[in-house]
Amino acid sequence: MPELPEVETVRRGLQPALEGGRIVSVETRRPDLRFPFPEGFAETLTDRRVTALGRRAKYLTVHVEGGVVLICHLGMSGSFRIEAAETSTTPGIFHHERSKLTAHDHVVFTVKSRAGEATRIIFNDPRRFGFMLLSQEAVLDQHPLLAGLGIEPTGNALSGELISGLFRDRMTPLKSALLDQRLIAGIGNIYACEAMWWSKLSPRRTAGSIASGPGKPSRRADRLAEALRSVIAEAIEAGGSSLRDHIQTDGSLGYFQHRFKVYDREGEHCLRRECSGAIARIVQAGRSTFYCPVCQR
DNA sequence: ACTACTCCCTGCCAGC
DNA sequence: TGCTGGCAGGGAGTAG
Repeated sequence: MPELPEVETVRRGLQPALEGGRIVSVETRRPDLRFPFPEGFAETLTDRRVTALGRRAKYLTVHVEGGVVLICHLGMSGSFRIEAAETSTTPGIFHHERSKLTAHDHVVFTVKSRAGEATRIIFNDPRRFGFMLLSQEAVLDQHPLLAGLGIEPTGNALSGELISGLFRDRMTPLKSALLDQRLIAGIGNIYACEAMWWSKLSPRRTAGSIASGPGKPSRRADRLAEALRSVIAEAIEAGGSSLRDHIQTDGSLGYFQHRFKVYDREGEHCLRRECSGAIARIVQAGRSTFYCPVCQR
């Protein structure tokens, strides 16, 4: 469940249990996810207070005492759930009572919250494309996985002019450029498709073709910037998108999937007023792209 | 510096 | 019923 809006939703969902709390124990139930857990992973985090929860693109950052930062990525199928650490003596406090761990529950954090409640925060990831690494606060931006990331699509800084500069002369398809985390960071397959629909741009045109010429602003880049910002903002507002089996996770209470204009709508009619098109599915860079060939040009 | 492609892993589902 | 191929919200690594 991992594009920017879903990760942001996870961050907000974890905040009450985690921020200001103390990590009492960390249990890794296998030696690796996508990458091996770093040396001393559990020891480094144990008995430290969590000072803040952050996010950069699709990365979640857990900042703890002593300048240590836990970098988490959910991959394709990663999720967190929050449970009571013990059978609750005051019923009704926790949404989830303590459950049996399953095969894909890979990491269990026990946290004593600021309010004194003990919770278990469990990371589950069937496909294990997710990972957890450690870094230091002072050099977080220089971490190899974060250093090359592009601009966040969440603020006014993402302008048409900026996109123009980023995309100029690129021969890769627009869709591929949107998925390139070094240019704009946090966009994934769903929101790339959705933003291109909103801005009426074909995923097949080259990225460079929406850039401005010398001295001229680009209407297309302006439209794309506006679409990206609004679709991301609205998805965050909606708590992200919940797909397939990711319903019961705390980060997937979202309902933005009901507002998809093109994603997973192959063969259905285009939802733009007065457009007679049907949504097509093509494969670009090994992933599905959904778009309307009639109104997206 | 770009661009394109393979691979990592498990689960689910449509189609035979 | 049971198998098979295709597909899934990502991105690191490699080779041109």
